[in-house]
Amino acid sequence: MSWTDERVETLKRMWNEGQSASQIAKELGGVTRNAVIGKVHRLGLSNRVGGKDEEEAAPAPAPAAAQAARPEPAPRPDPAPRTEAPRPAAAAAPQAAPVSNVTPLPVRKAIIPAGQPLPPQPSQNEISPEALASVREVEKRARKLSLMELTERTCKWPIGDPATEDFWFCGLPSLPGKPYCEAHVGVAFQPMSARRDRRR
DNA sequence: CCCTGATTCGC
DNA sequence: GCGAATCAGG
Repeated sequence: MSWTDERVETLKRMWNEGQSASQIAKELGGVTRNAVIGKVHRLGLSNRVGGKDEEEAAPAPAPAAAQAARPEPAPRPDPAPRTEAPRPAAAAAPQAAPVSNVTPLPVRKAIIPAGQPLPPQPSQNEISPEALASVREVEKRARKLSLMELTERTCKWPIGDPATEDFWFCGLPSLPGKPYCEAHVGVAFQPMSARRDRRR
């Protein structure tokens, strides 16, 4: 693969968006992150974009507005994480355990996640009680990663309400080849017959 | 261990 | 110019 104008453009765009070299490499394909980094340097956009003045000791008068280019980590948008997840499950509804964890949760926006109609809610059908308990336990220890902190080795199970600040991804080590950690794989991929009527 | 960018240097 | 190997860190 060579650095065609198009590929270079993608490289610049992603780099300026704050994407990591490895992510860019994956996106482009045919190159390693080293190649990306090398190219980045050759292009002279090593450091964050803007590249204008680089005051270190002098904060400078800073007209403020001038520093509009401060992308850093993208906020919350970006509903298209090509990470591809089978059934992200709207969210872990049955997680508001009144046990200890007494999170204030003042934000109870009635806003509906702009994502999707969210109808295919796997809901808490008859998931193995053990698995469910395990999930609750795991979610207490979730690493609470943001969308961009996810990698191919982190659990991408969403926790919380996407419409509020109380939203993050599990982030625990995912099973090899799976998008979720052991506990979440358990509730995400059900054999289809694993639910032997719990009778209730 | 996973990841990040930075640098070097043979090609 | 390119990028693997390596370095230096988190």
